Amino acid sequence: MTAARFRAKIGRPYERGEHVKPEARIGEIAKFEGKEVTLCGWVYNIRSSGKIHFLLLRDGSGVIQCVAGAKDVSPGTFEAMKSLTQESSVIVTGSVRAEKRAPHCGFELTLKDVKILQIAKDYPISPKEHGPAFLLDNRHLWLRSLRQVAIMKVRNTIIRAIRDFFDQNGFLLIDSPIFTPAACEGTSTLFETNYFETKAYLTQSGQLYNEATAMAFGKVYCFGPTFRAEKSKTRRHLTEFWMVEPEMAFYDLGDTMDVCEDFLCFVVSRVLERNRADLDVLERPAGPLENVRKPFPRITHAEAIAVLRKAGAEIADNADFGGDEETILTKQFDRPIMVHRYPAEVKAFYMKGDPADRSKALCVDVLAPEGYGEVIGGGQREDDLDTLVAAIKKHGLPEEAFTWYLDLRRYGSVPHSGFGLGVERTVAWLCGLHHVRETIPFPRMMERVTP
RNA sequence: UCCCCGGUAGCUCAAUUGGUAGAGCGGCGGACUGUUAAUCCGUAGGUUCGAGGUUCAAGCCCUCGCCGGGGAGCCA
Repeated sequence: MTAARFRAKIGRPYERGEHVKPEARIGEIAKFEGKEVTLCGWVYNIRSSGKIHFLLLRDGSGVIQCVAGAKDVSPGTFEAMKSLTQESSVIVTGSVRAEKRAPHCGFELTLKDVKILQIAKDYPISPKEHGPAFLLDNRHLWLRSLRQVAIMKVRNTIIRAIRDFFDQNGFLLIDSPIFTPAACEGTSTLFETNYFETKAYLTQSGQLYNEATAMAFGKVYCFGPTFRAEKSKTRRHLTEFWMVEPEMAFYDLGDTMDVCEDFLCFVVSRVLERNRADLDVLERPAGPLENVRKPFPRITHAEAIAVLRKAGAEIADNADFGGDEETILTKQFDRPIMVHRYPAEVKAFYMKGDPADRSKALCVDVLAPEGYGEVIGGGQREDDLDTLVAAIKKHGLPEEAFTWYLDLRRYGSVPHSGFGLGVERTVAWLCGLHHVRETIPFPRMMERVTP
């Protein structure tokens, strides 16, 4: 449309530089019942019966139906509204009233005026169905949809709850570096970067650094992005994801399991408290989340193997669990389960051996229910210098890269433990999502780094 | 890295055993005073992922490649 034609169609054109601050947000529209308000937002959908327009407006906090009869607004504005399209940006003024017939929020706005900021031409995401590839290509726009907004709100609550939990329990936030000189664990593949004349790698865990800061401050946690270059293509994997990792000096495995339990209960209850409406949008039943209460079942790896065999799975005594095994296992319980004391051979070099059985590691995985799998991995760290040196050699790792880490065992070594929680897997679980790619604003996967 | 599935209009998909490429939605034009993914009428829109091959004839069959999805391993 030409500018001249656009102006001709509009009753009251929006003048550049004319600033209108929103008086209200849709999410709190109930406070304005009976009053006239100005709302700023985007057209979610528009329907018309010729002499009456129904405009669904969204502003990120909610959606409200706005109604304009032919006599409610000026003839020019009424005519201009016919040009509105999905995602056009508008500033509307009208009076708020409760309306049972209105979808979404139970209130409706009788319009008095509409200012059009910009007409969106051919918005690619229609209200109909789309495939995942198309939606991911349009992630920058997909984020506007009600579902995606609801997920991001739950994510926000989870992140806030994580920080509040540790803050309220005497932990110090002390972040670990993103650039690291070498493998933390030696198992995962790392992203390599040019670091001036040498190489550096993107971190796959802040844990080793946490062990240093725990010796300085007692109880610490780091919270930031983590990178794994593994060529994983599953619903549980991203190459860039967020992880929170607490580390506690003088805590043993049992103490750490207590923290896991309290921590998860805190996060889940916070979401239930603040995001009921978002869970409804996502059609996520709250029932299974309300079951997330202490105590969580604690079973050893050996007991888990027995449970799996009883359920018909074929699995070796010293095997780690795959996705299928995790699903079988978690479906036996109505809340997260803590599986501890895995065979030492399948775990990282820094895991402390169980004094009662050296072939077992003092570690714990927390498996979310409903088949969501491992959301937490953690355990007690080896605190004896000689044992740790031997473990590094046994895993074929370069000892010289760990001199600083070994210093922690030379100068006042103490029992200590910690764990890591994957934010995206937690969001997927609490939101009841099929895939973690919807849980982060711009997902990074093996075959995708755009937008 | 391995296994499976797929790529047709802007999107979601259809197209009989190889025989004239279609629908819904979205777009555009029009009608309609309570719509609920509104409805109704009209209309435009295609290098069927790419290259090669078989055939009178290929969206369909064959080969190679590219891209995507799901899963395995590994992991949070």
